[in-house]
Amino acid sequence: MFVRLSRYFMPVLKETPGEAQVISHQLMLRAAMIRQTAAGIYAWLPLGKRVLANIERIVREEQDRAGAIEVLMPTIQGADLWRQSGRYDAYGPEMLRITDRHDREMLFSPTAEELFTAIFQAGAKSYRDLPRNLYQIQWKFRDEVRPRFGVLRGREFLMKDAYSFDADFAGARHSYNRMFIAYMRTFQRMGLNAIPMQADTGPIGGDLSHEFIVLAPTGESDVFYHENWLRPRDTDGVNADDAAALAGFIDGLNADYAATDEKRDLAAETACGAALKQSKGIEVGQVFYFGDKYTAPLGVTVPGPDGAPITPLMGSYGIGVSRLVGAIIEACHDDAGIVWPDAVAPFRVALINLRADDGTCTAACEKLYADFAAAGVDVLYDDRDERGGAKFATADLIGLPWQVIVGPKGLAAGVVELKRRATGERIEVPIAEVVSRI
RNA sequence: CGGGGAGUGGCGCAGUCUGGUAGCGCAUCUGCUUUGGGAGCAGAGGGCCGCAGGUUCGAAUCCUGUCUCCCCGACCA
Repeated sequence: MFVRLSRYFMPVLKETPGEAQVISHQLMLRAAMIRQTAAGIYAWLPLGKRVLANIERIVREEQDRAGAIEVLMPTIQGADLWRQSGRYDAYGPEMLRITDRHDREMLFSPTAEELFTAIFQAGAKSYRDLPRNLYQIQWKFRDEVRPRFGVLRGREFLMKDAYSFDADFAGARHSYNRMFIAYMRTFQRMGLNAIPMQADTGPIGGDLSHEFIVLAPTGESDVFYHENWLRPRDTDGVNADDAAALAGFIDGLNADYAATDEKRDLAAETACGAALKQSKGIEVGQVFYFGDKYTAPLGVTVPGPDGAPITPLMGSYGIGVSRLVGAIIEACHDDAGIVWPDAVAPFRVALINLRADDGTCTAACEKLYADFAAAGVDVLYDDRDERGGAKFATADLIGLPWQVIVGPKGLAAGVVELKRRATGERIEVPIAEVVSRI
């Protein structure tokens, strides 16, 4: 996408609003990514929307690659299904309940096990329809008592939720492992080192679960892990279709201790010795196995090969898509602003015209702008009539990976300046080479 | 939900104790000068002080109620 800042909608803030405490929240407000409309509820402005879309895209590609199938469920659901599973009462005031004009009880979905299970039941005719994994990327609502930290803990949030259905435990375990490796790849592509940790299963229930945790001082969870986790893991060579190989790989990963405080294992920590690390972390994903917790009460069965009914065994797999925006900023920023990883940046290049009133500068910028567009490089062209300092500050704040700086001094020598946001490194490059350098 | 804090131009704040008709910085608009890291000068616009009652000659300020937001804790993707 190619945008001129003078025609865009990007109301950045010079000062930090008092409502924001953590750095990602402050930067998202200042960089014009979001605006709060109520406690824990945010409007997404153009820049934030683009980052959200990039994260969504990566999540979707890795889900598809893992064999999951995308659907879209409604946000508003009837109460009946939730009564059958017993969760209508169990979920408590966190569930936002709504009554329609006919006094029917409705709710804004906080998660979707019931609906996915019911939809699967209606469509699955036999054991040949197993295994399947269905997912969606959809807004959820949980009426948190105390929303905080911006999108890290909002009430309305965008989540990828997947649900696997298998005929037996071995199959369910493989489905779980496929999501596990997909999550490793997903977070790596976003520039994050998310550590899978033994986790509590929480109100969803079940007996096998990992949380994927990004280390950050502002995280809400206390986490404990072997220092081996500090280096990223290579997942490229893993064949996710080979159940035994995949299980072996994941067992190898999990041989290094990592647990949230609810699941601490003091014996394992002692074994780590000096390699044991403790810090705070942000949960960006969680995978669960929970067997027939929903299929049994909802009466879901399919005929097996011998005609006898099989009750599918399920797992569910969440990724906090909107939370990831905040988590990435927590992990990727400096004093001047956000430092986007390439894969999620809202634009790849900030094209900075230092003298919008100078015909030579503007002509050179227009040429570069067109060249970037032709090359398919997302560029945000700062064509405003502002001084250089203001443009540099804005570009650093919004954190695009590259800045192309066009000024009269450089143009006189036939060069522009190329700055890498992450390192601050700046080099002079002949105008004709700029596009190919990026 | 327990405890604490705060609502005053778009943003950040002062004024509230000791009532007298609203101010500062930034931002915005106009003009001139400037132009490689958030420019300078001059001028201008913009606020029924969260809302509703009450006390008073007079309320941002005092009283009552109410809504909202933030922080700590408990709780959560």
